[in-house]
Amino acid sequence: MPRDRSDNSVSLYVSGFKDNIRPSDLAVLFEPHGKIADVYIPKDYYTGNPRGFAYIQYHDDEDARRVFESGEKFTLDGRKLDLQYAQGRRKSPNQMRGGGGRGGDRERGGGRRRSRSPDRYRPSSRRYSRSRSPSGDRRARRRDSRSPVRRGGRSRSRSPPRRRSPSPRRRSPSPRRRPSRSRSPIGSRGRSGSRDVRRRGSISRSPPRHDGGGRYSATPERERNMSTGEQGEIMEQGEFGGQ
DNA sequence: GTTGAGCGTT
Repeated sequence: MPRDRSDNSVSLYVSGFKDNIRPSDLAVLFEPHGKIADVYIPKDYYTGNPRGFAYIQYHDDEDARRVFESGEKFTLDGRKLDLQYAQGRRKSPNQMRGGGGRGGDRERGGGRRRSRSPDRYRPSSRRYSRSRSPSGDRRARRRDSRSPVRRGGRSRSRSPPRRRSPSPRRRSPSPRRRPSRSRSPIGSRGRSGSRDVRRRGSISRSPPRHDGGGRYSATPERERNMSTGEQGEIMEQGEFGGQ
């Protein structure tokens, strides 16, 4: 949401690192220089392969400028990182779909924007507050109160290729009552969707793993675990059943 | 607090 044209959001474009690098590594490198607001490593939406560059977003633009003007060369994994200013602003998925980016030629056609990112990294509040309904009138809410976009059911065409785990874990013998997520759009479409929806020629590539993209959130308490050599996963896949 | 599919290498 471009609130202002004077977007001073000075992001640092970093490239030159290996593909197996992590945003946390970059964050560690740039953190001492200033407060890191966010570190993002774009990956292919469909293939999920890292594209080889990253964006360092400082909390203050001055920090970014200082780092850049300082001319310091950062080295990660024995490779020089090419520091640079971010040229354009963030590219929204819509932009790419419309052919705004280089990935625009991927697919074309009307796409619907998702309200929420399914793979968005949740810092800590992983559980959703269910007490939203004042006095248990959650059942009183009819589905007709839903957004009218539900018509057609073709909107999932633009949905990211999310794939379930290759090995479906068997159902637990003692199914603990899990917090039913009201009605998730996923479950709804899986049941109500046509069966021949799976067109095998279209999606052949490996779906992205939705590990949160390549985003690093400043959580100093968690990164201390990565010092033991074992690659500390800052983000834990805290899906309910993993599914 | 914003999105995450933001410039890729001779």
